[in-house]
Amino acid sequence: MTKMGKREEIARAALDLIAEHGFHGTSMAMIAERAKVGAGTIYRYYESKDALIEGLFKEVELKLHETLWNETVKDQSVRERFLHLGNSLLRYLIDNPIHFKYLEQFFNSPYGVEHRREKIFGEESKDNEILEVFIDGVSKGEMKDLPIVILCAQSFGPIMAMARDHNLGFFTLDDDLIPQVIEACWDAIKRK
Amino acid sequence: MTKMGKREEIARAALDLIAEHGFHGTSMAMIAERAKVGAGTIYRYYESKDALIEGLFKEVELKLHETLWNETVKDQSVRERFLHLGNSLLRYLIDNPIHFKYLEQFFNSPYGVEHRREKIFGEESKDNEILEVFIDGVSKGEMKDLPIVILCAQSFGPIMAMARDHNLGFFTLDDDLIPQVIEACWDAIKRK
Amino acid sequence: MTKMGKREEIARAALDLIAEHGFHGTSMAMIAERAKVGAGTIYRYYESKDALIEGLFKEVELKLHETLWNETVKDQSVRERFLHLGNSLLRYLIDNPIHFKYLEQFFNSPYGVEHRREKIFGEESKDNEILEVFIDGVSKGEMKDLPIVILCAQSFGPIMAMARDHNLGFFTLDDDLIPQVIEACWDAIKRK
Amino acid sequence: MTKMGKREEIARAALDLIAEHGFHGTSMAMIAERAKVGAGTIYRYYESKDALIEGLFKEVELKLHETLWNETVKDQSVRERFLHLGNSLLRYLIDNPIHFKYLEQFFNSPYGVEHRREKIFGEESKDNEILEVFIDGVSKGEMKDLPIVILCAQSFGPIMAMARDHNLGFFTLDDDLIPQVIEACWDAIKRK
DNA sequence: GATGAATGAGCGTTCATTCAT
DNA sequence: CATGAATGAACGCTCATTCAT
Repeated sequence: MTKMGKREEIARAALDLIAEHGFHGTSMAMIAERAKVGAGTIYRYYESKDALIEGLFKEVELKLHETLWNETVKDQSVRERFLHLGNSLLRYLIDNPIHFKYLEQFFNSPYGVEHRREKIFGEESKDNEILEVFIDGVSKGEMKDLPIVILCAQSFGPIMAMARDHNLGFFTLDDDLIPQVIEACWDAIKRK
Repeated sequence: MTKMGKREEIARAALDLIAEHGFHGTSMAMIAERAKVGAGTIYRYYESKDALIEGLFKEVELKLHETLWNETVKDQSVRERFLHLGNSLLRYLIDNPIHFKYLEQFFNSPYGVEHRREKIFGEESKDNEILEVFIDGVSKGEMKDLPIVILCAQSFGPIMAMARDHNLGFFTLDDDLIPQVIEACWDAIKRK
Repeated sequence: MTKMGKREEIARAALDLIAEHGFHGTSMAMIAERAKVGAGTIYRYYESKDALIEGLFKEVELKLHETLWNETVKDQSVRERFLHLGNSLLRYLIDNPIHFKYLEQFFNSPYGVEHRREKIFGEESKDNEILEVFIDGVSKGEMKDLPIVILCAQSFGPIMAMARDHNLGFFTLDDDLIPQVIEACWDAIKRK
Repeated sequence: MTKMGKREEIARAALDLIAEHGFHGTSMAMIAERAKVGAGTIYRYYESKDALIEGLFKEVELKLHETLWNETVKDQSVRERFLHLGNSLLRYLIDNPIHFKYLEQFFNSPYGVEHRREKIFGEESKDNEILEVFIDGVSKGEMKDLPIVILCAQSFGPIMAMARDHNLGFFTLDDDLIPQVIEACWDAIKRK
């Protein structure tokens, strides 16, 4: 068993439980018990349940970020870079169903909406490597001439939808299908 | 002010509040207050909060169903039928943001997951007019040779995503953009 | 089916339901439904749930009274009269389990306590035929020289206890046993 | 004022209130207020209202058990042992009126009925010292040849009835009367 | 720092009673 | 007379948060 600090124990326990039971189905007491800490201890590391939820998101987001970043091949064509990105993302989501469930919960809540609003309208753009692909794609005329945000929805919408349905067992995405569905995402946004 | 029965008052109040605050953020007391009825009155019309949630879904689903059905043009090509469907759906979702928010909440909850599971694995297929387009599309070789459920995710995933972002004000889908984005959905699933 | 007035329908429905579910387990709505009347109708005949409970007791008490009175043989010895009384009472309680259950509920509630208090300390003694046996028994020296109320407890206590246990199926009182157990009650109070 | 833990405060408050108002007349809020604890605190010690009711019974039963056991004289005659038992029980019930009221409520409820059913039909017989007297009494021919359960009803029925009436103030059982009424109980079940 | 007992506002739900029809 | 829809106070219970140890 890996040695962990209390903060990590709490984060892992919360992530697992929230993925399984949702935000509202997971009480602080459940988290404390699973993390084998006292109920009050959680509040040393997270100011409130809300802060915990937001903190967990940041951790998951960071991990996802690293995955996508590492696997993105910077010098290839827009198409190649998009396909890499899509494949990596979809694989990550079905290989890490707990993170996926968490992200789903998060984006489908007031927390997530606010987060995205800031991402879109705020100055900082940490997702450079993702946005860059779309900016490049549009400016080089390889993607449809639509607002970036729409192109994101067109390509990440189905990826999230498919990851969800795969995780629910509605179908199975295997090594054959994954490239095909990502190719379809590309078809949706590429200039004809 | 339109004259309404108590049931309609309750349904509207619940729909509005749930759209705004989610299932867990909406208490029966809030609904009663908004609908200007006693707390107990809700239980004359809906057996429980769960029954209310499912009942509201049925009402919204029915309304959506009628909208799509009415506008579907049965004798046209697969492509035309798909575009009609997509356009109607997207327009409905952005014209009825409360219904859309409700559907989003519903599908992102155990209720919705179970509902979809039954739709997919169950015998009955009430959504004929929708499924038929995909079945036709695949069998006539006009859509990609992928499982129907994947094709649905590929086309409805982005529609939901875009409706959400439009309603959140992240961008604005107007009469120019709507046909373009639906065309993009078609590009994702059409056989090349 | 016997033709009944609404009052009788309500009384019978309430009696059955209370015997089965207790005072607190029986709602006015249940009674109304069983009696096939509107909920408000009950209040034409009984001022409140409390009044209904007390009214039902009076009806049951009256019926029991008639049974005991009819079968009591006035001119026999104290012992004969007591045995008649005990046998009749025990038989009534096991032949009319619903009435028995109702009486049990009633006496084990604030209503019943107040009722008994009035019976004991009040002027009126409607139960003459019962009390008389004890008064006679004591004055003629055929019963132990104990307060009447104690003699009642000594003889009715076990009768109620046995009727209860018989109705619960803990044992079965048949034509053989009944005279024996009533004889035992007599043994408890008779002068040796 | 005696220093008490919260659990004891809650138990005492609940016992007092239930004795006075019955199970249904006593709300968790009333118990919390009387015990001077928060409403939620009760649930640290008792899982639910039902568990509280059963837990209190176990505590009362245990105390009663110890009292009866301690005073039972093992090597004496059946008659002596029965009289000891009856006297001890009756004295306990009138010395601890709250416990008595609680027991009465308990046995006159589904909890109590189920409890007795298990006692009677179940294998385990924890009440050895009581049952043994009756088993001995019957096998040695000193008690009437009736089912044990009936003999129990014959002797405990009047004891409960008299304790109740004493506690209600209908008469007063003093040191003179108690042995007499217990002797009367013995008369009811002894072989002539 | 770490604990977990204690809190109490708030939850979903019930039901005796009222009153417009 | 009879109805049953409407009420709202009260119920048992939960849980995010606090704080004495």
